[in-house]
Parts: sequence; structure tokens; C-alpha cells
Amino acid sequence: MKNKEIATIFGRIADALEFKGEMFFRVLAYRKAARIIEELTDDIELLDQQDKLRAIPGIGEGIAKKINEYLTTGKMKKLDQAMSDISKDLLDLLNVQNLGPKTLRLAYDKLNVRNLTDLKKVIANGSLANQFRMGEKKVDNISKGIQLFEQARARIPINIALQISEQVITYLKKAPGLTDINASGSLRRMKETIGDIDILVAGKNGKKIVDYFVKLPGVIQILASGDTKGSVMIQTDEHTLQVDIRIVDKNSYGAALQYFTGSKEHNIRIRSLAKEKGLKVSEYGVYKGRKRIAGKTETGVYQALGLPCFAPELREDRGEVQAALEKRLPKLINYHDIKGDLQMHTTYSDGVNTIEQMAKAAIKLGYEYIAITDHSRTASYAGGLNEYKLKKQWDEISKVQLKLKGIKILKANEVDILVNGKLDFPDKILKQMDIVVASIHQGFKQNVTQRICDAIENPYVNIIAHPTGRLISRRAGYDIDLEKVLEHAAKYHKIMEINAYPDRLDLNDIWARKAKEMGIKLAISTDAHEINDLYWMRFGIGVARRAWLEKADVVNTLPLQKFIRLFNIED
DNA sequence: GCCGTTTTCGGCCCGACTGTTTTCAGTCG
Repeated sequence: MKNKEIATIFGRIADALEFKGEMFFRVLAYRKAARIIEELTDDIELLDQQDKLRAIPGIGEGIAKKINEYLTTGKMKKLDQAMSDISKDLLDLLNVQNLGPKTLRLAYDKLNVRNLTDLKKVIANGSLANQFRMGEKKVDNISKGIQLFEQARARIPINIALQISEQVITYLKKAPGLTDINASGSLRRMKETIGDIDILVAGKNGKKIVDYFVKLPGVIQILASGDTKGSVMIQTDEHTLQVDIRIVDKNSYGAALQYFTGSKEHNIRIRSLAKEKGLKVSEYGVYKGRKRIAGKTETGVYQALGLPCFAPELREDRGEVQAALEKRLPKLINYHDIKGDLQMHTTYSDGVNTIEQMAKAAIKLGYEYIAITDHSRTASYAGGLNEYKLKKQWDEISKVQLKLKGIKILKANEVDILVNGKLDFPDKILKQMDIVVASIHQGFKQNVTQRICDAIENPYVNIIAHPTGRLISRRAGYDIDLEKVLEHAAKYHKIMEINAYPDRLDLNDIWARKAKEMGIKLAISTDAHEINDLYWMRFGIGVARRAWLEKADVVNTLPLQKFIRLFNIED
């Protein structure tokens, strides 16, 4: 698939045109196209061949032609043109905070700045500060931006961000005059990674709240500290990240929460719709002329526009507004819908806790069943089980089962899909398992699509685990044709996993939604290696909700008896 | 560059903050 490649090109064109002072909305059109293509699950080459590109909202004649040109010739004139006299190094500088296209252009024209080194030079020798409408403070802010740019902070995994935001919120709740507080931004939308943490606060005397905020433990730098806004860098064991706080009046808290939750694209959609209705939406409220008709609550804001209060996870401008208008928004799955966890490891392979400990922890979570899925023998690095150890484990499961009431412990395994396409246990063993979870742990570049398809065809395999094998912070997924795999899964009625391990989240939101649309059922599993990991379920739920999944789309929402019937498990 | 139950032309979300100015440009979210 060349989707990603083409998305990158349009992003690059947008940057270049912006730098050159091209009409703002043209730049926007390229950016929008880049995002749409990036999120596309269909192969863009196929869409081009079938002449279906223009059916995608946001892709018109011009962009479609350029895509076709690139796919047939390997080149895009518009890109070459846009980049003819500038370089990627230069455009990268647009990512420096407080340095926008206008200022960069100024530095380029007047001071010959071509890259970061040049930029630093003209800052150091004062020549940038001497330019028209520039000054010391502006240049100072750009310098701060360069500092952050050079640290090139990676986005933070959702679990870390959530943990930190909860600590910050606990701390802030003691701030003087504070009445309401919420995490907003991508964290509230449960995106898989978070750039910075945005906290929204309602309260009187913003200055005092901000003063209290910047004294937060772990702060290594104060980036801004005013009456309505504060911004700090904090350092934890492994991560450095930015935390922003905004203070608004109680009466516009709902409008502000709606606004700061985003996404930006969702907000643009909402505001356009408001405009069509003769209304105006801002972070202060919904206005009809000068009259404010909503703003105190988020629900009120949406209601004023004739819309339901969207779950934050839906607010990505992926068709949610249209769906709401047509009254076909999904009733999203909730955390409490989950009745069991279908992937976890114990001391038998690379887990930390015993079967009994895992089972007891699951009972505490209110689950009715769990599947013990230690690794199979070929996963020797993880202490994978051979047939002898597997049988031994089943004996222990039976013993624990007798001892514990209120939970069904399923005899299962995370069976390796071997390089030759076979499974790591013979069918006669697989047949005896309550649940068979199959996945790839080796030969990431060897025929992955075909191997997974073969596994899907095995009559004893129930679930394909972490189908793309990506690790968010470390590696891209296998070289896999996911669409083909999903088609196969749909054909053979196999379940695809949403792995809730925060570094995996695999399938991701986009592909999980596609799977649902193809009629595939999903399982949300934690892949826990210790009892605390069982709490990762909330991140899997986050992905599922972002994927528009409902309770009925996820097999481990079934109560025990129905679950057992579905999988033909002996009670 | 995209788009159309008012439009094939003329719109395209909205406001705060900052720093530079003396009326506003640039950047951000």
C-alpha cells in the first residue's frame, strides 16, 4: 500500500505551500487530503484503478489527478515544483514552536536561513531580532521552541499519560477556588499516544490556580504562567512531557471542554454545521446573534446544535456528525460490559503471577471467565510450553477451578504461527483446548499474510492475536496485507483481537472499525503478564470505542453461558 | 484545492495571546 507514502507527500506539499504564502485554504485542502489518506484502510492504488478516489469527501479533481500521476509515473509535478527551491531541512523548522511560516519566510528571505544551524546563528548574532516586527521576546520564544524541537520528545503512550494526568488532577483538586476539572485533548479521546496533557479547570482567580499548578512536583521548566493559562514541562522516570492547564469561568466550562477536547477536525465540522444553522460556536458558548444560548455543559452545547453529546472517542471527524444527524451513532461498548479476559500469561511461561493469582484478580474485576494463554513451545525465549508442561498446566487449572468459585478458567494457549505456516501444536492437542489464540512471534518478514490466513483456516483456531505485530514505541508491524487477512477472517468466522497492551493496541482503532464493518467479531484482551496488567483493559476499550464498536461486536462481553455455547466449551 | 436542499463562484471555524505596535500580524490550539 502506498497510502502512507502519498499522505506524506501531500503533507510536504502543504508545508511548502504554507511557507511560500500560498492561499491558506489551499494549504488546508492538502493537509486534509493527507490526513484522509493516512486514515484510509482501502488501498489507494485500488481506489485509483476503480476510479473511486473522488468519491472520498475531501478529495476532488485536483488531488485525485495528482494521486494518479504519482501512482503511474512515480512522480508528482506539484511536489517537485513546491520543493524546487527549498529543502526538507527548511520545512522541518515549521515544527519549531513559536516559529511559523511567516517568520521562517522572513528569515529565509532576509537572512538566508536554510536550516537549523542557520537559524541558531541569526538568533545568536541578534540579526533576527532586528527584523521588522521582530524583537527580543519573540526571538526568545523561538529559542525555547528550538530547545523543545531538539529534544524531539516522542509522543507518550496513553497509559503513562493517563497515570500522570490522574496525579496532576489529584494535585490540582486542592487548588484554591477550583470548582471543576477534566483532562481534555487527545487523552480524553483515548488516542493511543499523547503529545501533551491538557487539563481544563473551572474556577475563580485563575492566577492563584496557575501559581499553584506550576509548583506541581516534578516540574523542570515553566513555559508559561498567566491568569488563564499555565504550561510546564515535567520529568518522570522515563518521560519528559508538557502539561498545560486552562482556567475558564464556570458558565462556559462545557463549551471550553468541548473545544479543548477536540479533535480540531471535529470542532471545525461542528462549527461549520453551527454556521449553517445561523449559530456560532466558540470556547465560550453557542451564540445566536449576540445571545448566548448554551455553554455551561458540554451536552448543552451539542444539544443547541441538535446533536447528541458525542463520546470523546468519537470526535475525530470520521463521519460521526453525519451519523448523528442520521441517528445511526453506535451505542458504544463500556468498560463494565466486559465479562472476561481472553489472553494472559502466568508463571508457566513468561508471566509473573500464578494461575490462582490471576484468577483471583479477575474475580475482583468482576469477570466471569478468563483464558490462560501461555506461550507455546517454539517461543522458547518466553519459556513456551511443550505438550508435557501444557498438560501439567491443565491439571493445575482443574485444581484451581475446584478451589475458586465465580470464575471459569479456560484451558487455552497463545499458539505460535510458525515460519512454515503450521501451528506450534498438532491439531489433536489444539482440539482439547477451550480456546486457541494464534499469533506470530517470529519470521516477521516471511510470508506473514499467508501464514495468518493458513492459521485462520485451521478449524481449532478461534482468535488471531495482535494481528499486525506492531509495537508503538519500537517497531512497525509485520509486512502484512491486513485487508486480505480480515477478508479471510470474515469468511471463516474467526475473531480478531484488540490487544490492550498499551504498546500494542493492535488492531488499532481504524482497522478494528474496518473489521466490524466487514462483519468480524472482536475480542479485547490484555495480554497481561502480571495481575496489574489486567487493568489495561481500559485501553483496549478505548480503542474499541474509537472504532465505533458496540457491546455486541465484542465476544468477551458475553455472559459465561452464552460464551461457552459460542465456543462449544465443556462446562 | 474542495464543495454546493440558497451557490459552478465565493465561501472555507474561531478566538486568545503575545509582542510588536499606535491598529495589527503571527502563532497556537
